[in-house]
Amino acid sequence: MPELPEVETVRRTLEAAVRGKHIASVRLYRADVVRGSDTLLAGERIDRVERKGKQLALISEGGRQSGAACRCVCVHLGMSGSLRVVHRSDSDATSDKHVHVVWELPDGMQVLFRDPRRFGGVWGFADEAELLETRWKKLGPDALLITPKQLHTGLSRTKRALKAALLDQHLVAGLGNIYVDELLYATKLHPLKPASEVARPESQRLVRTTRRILSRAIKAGGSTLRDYVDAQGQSGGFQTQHKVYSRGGEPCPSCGKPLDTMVVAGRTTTACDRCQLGAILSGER
DNA sequence: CCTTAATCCTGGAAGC
DNA sequence: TGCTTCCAGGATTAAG
Repeated sequence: MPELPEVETVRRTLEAAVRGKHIASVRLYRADVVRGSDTLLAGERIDRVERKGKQLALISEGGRQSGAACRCVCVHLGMSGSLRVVHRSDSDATSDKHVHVVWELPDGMQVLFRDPRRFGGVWGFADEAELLETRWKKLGPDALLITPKQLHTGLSRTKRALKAALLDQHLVAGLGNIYVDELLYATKLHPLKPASEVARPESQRLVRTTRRILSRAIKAGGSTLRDYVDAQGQSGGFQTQHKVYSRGGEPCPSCGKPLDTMVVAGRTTTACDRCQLGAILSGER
């Protein structure tokens, strides 16, 4: 479900609600969604909530403490995950079989990790440094921070389809099926164009357009297709601004030709083969 | 290297 | 109404 704009929206709404609060206890309803330390910040104060790509981290700077402490929890929402801040009086955490982890905050507030499909997960680390040196080290630069040079270098090293490369979190972190289709349409680049044939000015355009689209999506609170909500339970509004995602067969907003649907990198892909086809040809010689 | 398919799961929507 | 089939925002793995 959640790509960078949705995860950033969760980060902001979550941080606003939990920053500076102590975690009294942690309840684990499904231990198999947790990897690494299962202490999960118990007894710690949440100082910051960080994001890289589609992943979040709840971080306690911590004071002096024993070496076994867990001061950093990484959360990946996968397809159907959510992090919500609720009051225990109106939460059904114990009866909802999809709530897997509950962090108890002061005054009856709780943070719930809910994930019906369980493609997401929770990872406990000693501290932020350990997360950065291990799990997050494998991620490419964040999609909002990557430079044209970094992107161009990454793309130039692979012959895969451009869309497949942009979906690869090792190359650039944060893009998923929705925003890649929107990005490629906005830049008039075809999803099947070989990544290594993307020219420097096109990389520049990709970076500029990525920042523009993701920023607008964040401003709208992300895209809600079915069940995405932020930490306060609010839906996003950017889905009404999608130009191509999930619009196969509808007329291209630019030229009117019906949008084409295909499968690229195993994902349903929508593009305008008139507006975006030229980009394949221009790069091929 | 590269791509594709299968896999992890649940639930909503569409088809009959 | 009910049953079946397909599909989904992600990411890894095995197979070809």
